[in-house]
Amino acid sequence: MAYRTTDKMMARKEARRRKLLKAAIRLFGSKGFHDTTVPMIVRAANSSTGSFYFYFRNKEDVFAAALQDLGERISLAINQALGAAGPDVLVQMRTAVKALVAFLAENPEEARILIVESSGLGKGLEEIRRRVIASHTRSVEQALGALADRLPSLDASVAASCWVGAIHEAVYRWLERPAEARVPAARLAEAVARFNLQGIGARTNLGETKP
Amino acid sequence: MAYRTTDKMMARKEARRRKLLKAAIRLFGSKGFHDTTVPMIVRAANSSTGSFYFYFRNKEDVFAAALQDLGERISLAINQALGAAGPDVLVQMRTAVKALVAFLAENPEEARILIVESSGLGKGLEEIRRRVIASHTRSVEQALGALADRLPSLDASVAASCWVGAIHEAVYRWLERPAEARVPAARLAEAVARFNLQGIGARTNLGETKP
Amino acid sequence: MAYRTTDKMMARKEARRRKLLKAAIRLFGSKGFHDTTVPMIVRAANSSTGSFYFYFRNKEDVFAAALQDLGERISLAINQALGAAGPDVLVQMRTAVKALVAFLAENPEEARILIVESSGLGKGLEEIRRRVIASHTRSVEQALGALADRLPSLDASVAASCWVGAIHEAVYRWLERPAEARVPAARLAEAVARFNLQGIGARTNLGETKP
Amino acid sequence: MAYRTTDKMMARKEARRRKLLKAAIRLFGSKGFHDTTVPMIVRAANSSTGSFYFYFRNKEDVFAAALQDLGERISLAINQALGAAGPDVLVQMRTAVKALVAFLAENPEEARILIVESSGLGKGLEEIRRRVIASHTRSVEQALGALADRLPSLDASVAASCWVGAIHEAVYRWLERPAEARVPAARLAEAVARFNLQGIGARTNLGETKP
DNA sequence: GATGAATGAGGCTTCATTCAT
DNA sequence: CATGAATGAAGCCTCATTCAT
Repeated sequence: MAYRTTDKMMARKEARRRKLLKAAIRLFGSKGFHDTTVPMIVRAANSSTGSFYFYFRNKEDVFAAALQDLGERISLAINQALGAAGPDVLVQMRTAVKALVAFLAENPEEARILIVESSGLGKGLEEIRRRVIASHTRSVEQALGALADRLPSLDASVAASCWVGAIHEAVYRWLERPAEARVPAARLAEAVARFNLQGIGARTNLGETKP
Repeated sequence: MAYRTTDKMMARKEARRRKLLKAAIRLFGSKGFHDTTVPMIVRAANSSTGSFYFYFRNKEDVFAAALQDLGERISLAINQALGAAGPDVLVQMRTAVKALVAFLAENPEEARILIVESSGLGKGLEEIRRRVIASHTRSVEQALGALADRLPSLDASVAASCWVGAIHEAVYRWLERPAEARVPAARLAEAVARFNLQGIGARTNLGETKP
Repeated sequence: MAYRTTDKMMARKEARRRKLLKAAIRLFGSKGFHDTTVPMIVRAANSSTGSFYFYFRNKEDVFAAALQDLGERISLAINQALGAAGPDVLVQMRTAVKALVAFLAENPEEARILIVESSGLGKGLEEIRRRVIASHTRSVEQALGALADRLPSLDASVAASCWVGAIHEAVYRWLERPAEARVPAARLAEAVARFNLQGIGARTNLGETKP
Repeated sequence: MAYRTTDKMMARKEARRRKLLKAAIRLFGSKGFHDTTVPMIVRAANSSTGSFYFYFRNKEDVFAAALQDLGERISLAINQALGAAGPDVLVQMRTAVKALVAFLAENPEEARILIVESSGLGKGLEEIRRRVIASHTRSVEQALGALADRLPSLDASVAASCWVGAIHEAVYRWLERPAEARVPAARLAEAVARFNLQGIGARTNLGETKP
């Protein structure tokens, strides 16, 4: 029965979808949501309008998918890093920051999507973006909770916001300058991590990896 | 000679311009740049398309003007606060943060423009937004320079980014929740200021106003 | 104040609107609603897409306007004819039929819109079409009521439907054949009127104009 | 020899075709031609696009087939009724009307297709629809011819149009109201039959079935 | 024969901007 | 200077139809 749904067909389908998604991410990342048109995405993916709407409900939908995809990859990256971080919460937080900064530095388009583009795109998208960031923010809040006794009291939710905002803005600025004018990503990560850890009141050396 | 350019005429002209600008700010702030149309602005200002294009080169131009205006008002607010802050740099920085947070909390539309809307609007606008924020960021960088000896070494420009990012994100989150669910703006400001000051390595009580 | 809204401007505006409407009617009448595109209308009216959407909310809206316009003109035509018809209800009904048939025969495009095109266009339009036809149907029903004693009993609302359906179908068929193959409109009207009057049970000569 | 075209295969083929056709009829009848998409039909028939285009040349083609099918069933229904109607032409005509009304009342989707949907679908379809209706109309015309001596003179082709139009419109209106607000179909049929018979000049009781 | 992914023409509509009055 | 009608480029999306598997 040659007309049965084969694995190969499913694979092809998924491949096409990913091709479109990738193209969309690249474009959203470089030109932003509004300045990216469906025809552009389609052309970049070497596909067709019809296919696009076969795989995605509409333009917002690809954006959501991009965000989703991004969220998963970030989670993965952070969790992998945390795997080798040991039990100390502060060390974990520092590790998480560095992993996130590293990820964003290595994926500038995705970074742009997460940091600048997904703001102001209507309830639906904002919701998703929130969830993506939340996975990180929440762990910050939890960590802060766990540290309550070791740290000076502070408003945990505000601190979590500051924490995330600091990361985003620092990375954003860093990405904005020409590649050759950037300090190494690791140094950026280090600086941000220190700012944040100090921000929540940890003594500087806390959470720092021993020399 | 009625056809002479009188002061009254100039004043009226300026008044009309401001009316359009105000309407634009309100709309940009609540619906965002892309979802605000020129007809909307014109209607809200009780004016006409023709007038709009007489006073502004195009839609981006009003946005730039809005940003400009916003920058001036923020500068004013901060400087006024600094006027009574004394010579201590840390105290000044804390004062500036609180003034900025207070301003944004009191002007949510403007806040939204500065924080979320002006990102991703093309080189031109980004440039202006940068200048607006820069006035604050730069002073942070300078202050950091001035503090070099009193504080642990740190990457000043990264720290400045974190500083600004923390403020923006914290205010943004704060504005997003329903008015009745917000902590008092003063408390928000206090928390953010502490995070930032600690972030740059100042001992918590540094820059804190004595009881 | 040259910029005040003058009568001339209003007139121009109305003229442009009518030009678009006329073009739309012509096209709807000849190609039907679905096969008429907005660009077609615009081209036929020597106008522009923008203008079209300045004067009409959307494509359905022009159709509604066309129907509206049509309704008014039909009412006018029938009422004018009735003005000279005297008090006899049967004579009036016969007169009305003839006026309606005459109108449709003279305005084939409008006829087509009323008879074939406006069916199946969604609740909104159907509602309007109903109102247009209703003005005629209702008067038939009323007349039938008034004649209750002079005529054999019959289901008035069904009869009214038949009455209208007979007119429409007869005119439709008549319009479908090439102009040179048509019997004179007056004869058509006469035949339809007779069918309908007899249909409701009036003796043939009732309502007939004396020779 | 399994690869021979067996009867079973043919039957299966025909079955699949009918399944598609049935689904199409249901959809055309409820949503109309333009608002019914091929994917819809395919889904409703639990089939596939490919199959659809194997069995039908295109969308118009199914519609034509639907009309065809409808025509046959109507003919069948009418002829069955006529079988028991005796030799009197008037009785036959009354019987035919009642059978047609009954059929349409019992098959609302088909009715809608015949009455409203098939108008304005381009020469091709109109032609077919005409043929479907014609089988009925022609018999009316013929009957009218046969009655020439028993009835007052009248324009036979116009009368035939009126006859059909009256039926369609009456049924259409009847179908439009909610099921619980309808008079019994038999009563509707009776009223329409009377209107039509009277319309062609038959004395009311002519063609009426004796009590 | 069956399947459903792929295609792309073309429809509707929005909106920044211009220009005649 | 004010007004608002006019313009048209361009975006998003649908859907009939084809074709590789």
